[in-house]
Amino acid sequence: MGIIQRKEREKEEMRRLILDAALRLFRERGYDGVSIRNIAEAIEYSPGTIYLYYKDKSEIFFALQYEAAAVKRDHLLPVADIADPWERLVEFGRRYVDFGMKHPDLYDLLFITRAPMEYIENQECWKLGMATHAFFQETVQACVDQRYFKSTDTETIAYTLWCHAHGLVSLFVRERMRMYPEEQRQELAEKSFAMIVKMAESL
Amino acid sequence: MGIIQRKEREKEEMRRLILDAALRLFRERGYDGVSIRNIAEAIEYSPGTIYLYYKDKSEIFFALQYEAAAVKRDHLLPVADIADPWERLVEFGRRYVDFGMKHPDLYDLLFITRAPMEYIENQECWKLGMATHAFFQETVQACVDQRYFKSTDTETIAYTLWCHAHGLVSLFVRERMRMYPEEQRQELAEKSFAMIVKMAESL
DNA sequence: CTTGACAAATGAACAGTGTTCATTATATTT
DNA sequence: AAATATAATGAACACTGTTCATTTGTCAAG
Repeated sequence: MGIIQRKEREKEEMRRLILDAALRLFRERGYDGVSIRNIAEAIEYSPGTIYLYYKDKSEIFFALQYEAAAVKRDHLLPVADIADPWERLVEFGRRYVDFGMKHPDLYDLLFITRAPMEYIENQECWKLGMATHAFFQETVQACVDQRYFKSTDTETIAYTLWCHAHGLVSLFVRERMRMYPEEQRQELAEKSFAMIVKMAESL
Repeated sequence: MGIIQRKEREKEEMRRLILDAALRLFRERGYDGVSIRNIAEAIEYSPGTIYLYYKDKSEIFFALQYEAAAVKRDHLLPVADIADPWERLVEFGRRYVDFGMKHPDLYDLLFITRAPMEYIENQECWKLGMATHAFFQETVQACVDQRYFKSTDTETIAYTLWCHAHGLVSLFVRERMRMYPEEQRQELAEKSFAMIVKMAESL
């Protein structure tokens, strides 16, 4: 009785089709710039069909946000193998920024977009993000434990470093760096990352 | 011939009426959550009337963004009187963050919202923002000149500090601090500001 | 094979959106 | 008071997210 399995597979393929089209369109025109009809047209189905696979537009958003969180986790994963906590922390930061620069649309989805946040705590995506954040805090804690910093306020250190990284990426993603010539932006971001690392060394 | 003056005044009053209503509604429900019909209803006029005073919805947005930039400038203005560049810089940062915390909706308008950015360079608001940014960079330059930092890379220093401040405020404004208990967020932000100041001292 | 049952896809319909414009109402000038 | 100029209207257009009765397609049983 492989029929229900095939049906399940087809259902999954359809969801994939919708998500791929939605992500591509969201990338190009933003969440509000894309209509269900646009997505339907892109996959050559009628608008009503979308609603057989996702209960509304925000659920498509949440599905994409979850995938973004997974991409981010995979991007950060190799860091876990680094034994030295300070090196691990620096590499975590580098990869965090790198993820944001390489996938501005996904970063936006995760950390900037105002989409229905009300019940985000209940989403799978939130748990994934919390796990990553916990890993980050543990790394900072390990640095504190091994006296890499003068300060012992793990939470504030972690938060301060996050603020810088998020500020760096989000100014870039939301195009608030227009006062700097375009070819200079990437370099400035790298210099700033190096600087915050230096600053953290004497923390 | 006071009639045309009165007409001009009435026109100005009408624009004020629209902006006040729009800001209140944007605050409550965000740019996309508010329709022209909502604004019209709020001021008890028909939708078409709005278009006699603003050519489209984005122009209302730009007008509000300009006002936000003016509020921000006024909030930062007292800083200019501080003679010592380091003290001036710290106070600038404190007030920048304070502005963001006190006026999250205006901060959002200025530094986060994705509204039609295409021609923002031509807007009055942009010039205002550029002037403030220039003042900030000059203050950092003054610190560099007086050997407050070991580093002499003014641009990177200014940008790094801005990244932290923007990250701090925007994580707050876009509700990405839910992993911290609400009553702790304000305190954490203050601690982080103090920490970046300490870090900057040994820059 | 045909029939009946179930699932999938449709597209018209509803209430909303930004925006335009011919029409109506008001105010000013002659 | 009549003519003119300005201001406000609200219906109309093409769009939006979403629902649902209807049609189409698939598959097992007779």
